[in-house]
Amino acid sequence: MEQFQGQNSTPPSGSIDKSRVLEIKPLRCLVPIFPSQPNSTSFNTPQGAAPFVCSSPSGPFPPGAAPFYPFFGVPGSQGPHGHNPQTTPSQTPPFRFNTPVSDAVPINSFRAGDTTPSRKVTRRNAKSQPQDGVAGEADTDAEGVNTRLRKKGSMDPEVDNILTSLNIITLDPARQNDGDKDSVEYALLIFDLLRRKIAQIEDSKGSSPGIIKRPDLKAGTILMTKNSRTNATKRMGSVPGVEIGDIFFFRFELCLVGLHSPSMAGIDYLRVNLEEEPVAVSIVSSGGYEDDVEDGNVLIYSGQGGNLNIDQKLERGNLALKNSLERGKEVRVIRGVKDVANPSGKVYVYDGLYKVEESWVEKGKGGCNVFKFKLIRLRGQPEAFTMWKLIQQWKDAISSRIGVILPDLTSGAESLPVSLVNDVDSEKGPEYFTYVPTIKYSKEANSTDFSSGCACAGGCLPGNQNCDCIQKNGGYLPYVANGVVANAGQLIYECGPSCLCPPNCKNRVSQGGLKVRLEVFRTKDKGWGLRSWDPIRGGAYICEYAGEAIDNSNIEALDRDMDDYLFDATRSCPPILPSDSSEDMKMPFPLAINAKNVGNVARFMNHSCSPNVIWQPVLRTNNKEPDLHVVFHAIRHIPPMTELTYDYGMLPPEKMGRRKKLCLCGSSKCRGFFAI
DNA sequence: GGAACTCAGCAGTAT
DNA sequence: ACTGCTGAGTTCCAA
Repeated sequence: MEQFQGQNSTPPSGSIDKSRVLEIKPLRCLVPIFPSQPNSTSFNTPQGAAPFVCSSPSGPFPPGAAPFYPFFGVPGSQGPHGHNPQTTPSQTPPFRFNTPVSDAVPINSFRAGDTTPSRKVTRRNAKSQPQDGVAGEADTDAEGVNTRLRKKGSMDPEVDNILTSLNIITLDPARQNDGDKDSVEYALLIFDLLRRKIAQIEDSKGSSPGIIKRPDLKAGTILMTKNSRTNATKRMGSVPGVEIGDIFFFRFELCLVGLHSPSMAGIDYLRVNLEEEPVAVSIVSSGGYEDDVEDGNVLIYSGQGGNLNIDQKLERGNLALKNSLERGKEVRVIRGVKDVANPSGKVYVYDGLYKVEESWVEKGKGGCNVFKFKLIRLRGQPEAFTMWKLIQQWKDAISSRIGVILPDLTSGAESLPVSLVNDVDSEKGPEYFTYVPTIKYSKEANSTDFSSGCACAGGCLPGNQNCDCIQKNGGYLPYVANGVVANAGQLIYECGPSCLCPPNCKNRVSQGGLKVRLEVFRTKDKGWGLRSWDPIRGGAYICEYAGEAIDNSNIEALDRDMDDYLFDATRSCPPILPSDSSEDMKMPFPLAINAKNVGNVARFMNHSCSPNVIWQPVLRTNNKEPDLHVVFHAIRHIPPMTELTYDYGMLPPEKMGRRKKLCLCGSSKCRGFFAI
């Protein structure tokens, strides 16, 4: 399938992808300067006479030189709609590049049903060709029937068991059609839990070459048939319960929360009534952002359909976007950006509402017509995509981050730096402590796990039932792709020093150090807190709780100063799913960690009654010493710069006593206090 | 190590 | 019936 991927972009002001632009317009050109500003000297040559100036097509432009179509607007009289709201007469470029008029074609002349051969015909022709064959079509039909049958249930007993254990709720019809924060959170949570469990089962069946597993599609289909979706009524404008800046890792997630319905197509549209043609409601731009110097409030979007050899047509999504332009309707924009943690994957950022400002037609790589739409972000919306660009600048040069106290408070102890930032008050930093990346056992704990470990020399493979470590985890590898934990809140048996598998074994996720770029920052009212510059997948490993392991029985005797930095693993916290009735987490031996004097980033994570992080115990196979760790995983996808919080939990009433603290989390589900 | 290629996949729309 | 800015796996190529 030949798409026009990557052609949508924020118009760059620095570099530009030459291969994509050269055939449309010269990349750099000599723009004559007219003496519009007699005193202007900045672009003069040493000799004083500067008949020409070198300028990138996207600027910046010296005084008197003009940006040129198509990068900054269709020349007024050539525009499809006769006027350009952004270009008033006084702003009209004083000079227009001598563009062949034929390039600025009125978009209406591309209406479907014109002279160009229809794609439908083309496809039928292709089907009738020998290589596709009649037998192939019959197989497809049979497969199609199977697919429809499969929709009735998962057709996999193990997946059915999961469905039972997850106790998926079919949302009431009102919330299926019009959601809220809770229904959106629920739909996303249940999708990801189901997806991860299906992935775990599929992985355990081993891989057969050529067969591509799509746990995302399986989970999505199940939830669609069970009506565990929300905002199913298509609408224009914002979607209840979905906030600007929310992130997604699968297209199906956009569908389940009503942000963007099609599972693949980039343009979603809606026919308000039968008399009117449809208008666009949302678009997904999967362009990536190589040339990101621009402010991020502009998007040049390529239309759908067509390919290297076939013109795009003004129908479906393309027509809807043109209608949105003409009627001044707002369009939701979801931007796809490369996932730093998984370069082959994408993160989708909901970037709020835009308006289509203009449209035109360009020749694509193969010389065929491609529609282009310029969208401008509505003002007054919270930052989203622009924040991502800002963070990239911080990564390139930490000095550009305002309020940095220390570029790396770990002094190199972690694989990634952790910056210390205060842009709120004059506090110079937290009390002194020694940074260690992992837990320190000072004396023998009552470890009961002295097994010798697995013998998987090439790394533990999901499906290998002879692997001791997989057996300890109930026959499954506890992690799925991207180091995401399959089950939240259970004891994980990781490979350890006694195992023969290499350090990159898939069952050593918590041993690879930090994977996301973290920042300790000054909160407004809770002292110091922790957040990430990178997006975090639901279930992804964040960090462990480092500090000095202490005997749980001595906790009550500890100095009260320790309280703020104490992790007591006997605390219980509510399950992620309200419907989850599984028993309390099993700890191999009692454990508490004191991070007052010695610790890592985890000591800065605050409590919340609506947390986005959960802890779980990890026992590494080690026949010499206790090797129990407390690690943190994301409960759901966490956008950059969102404070990371976990539920400190509760103690039995008789133990709460002095270890009860007033809660400041501000969540609607706040219990009022928590245990320390 | 990453870009290019390959292919099964499914919801929604149009017919 | 038909479409598409998927997503994961494989292959290939430039270092």
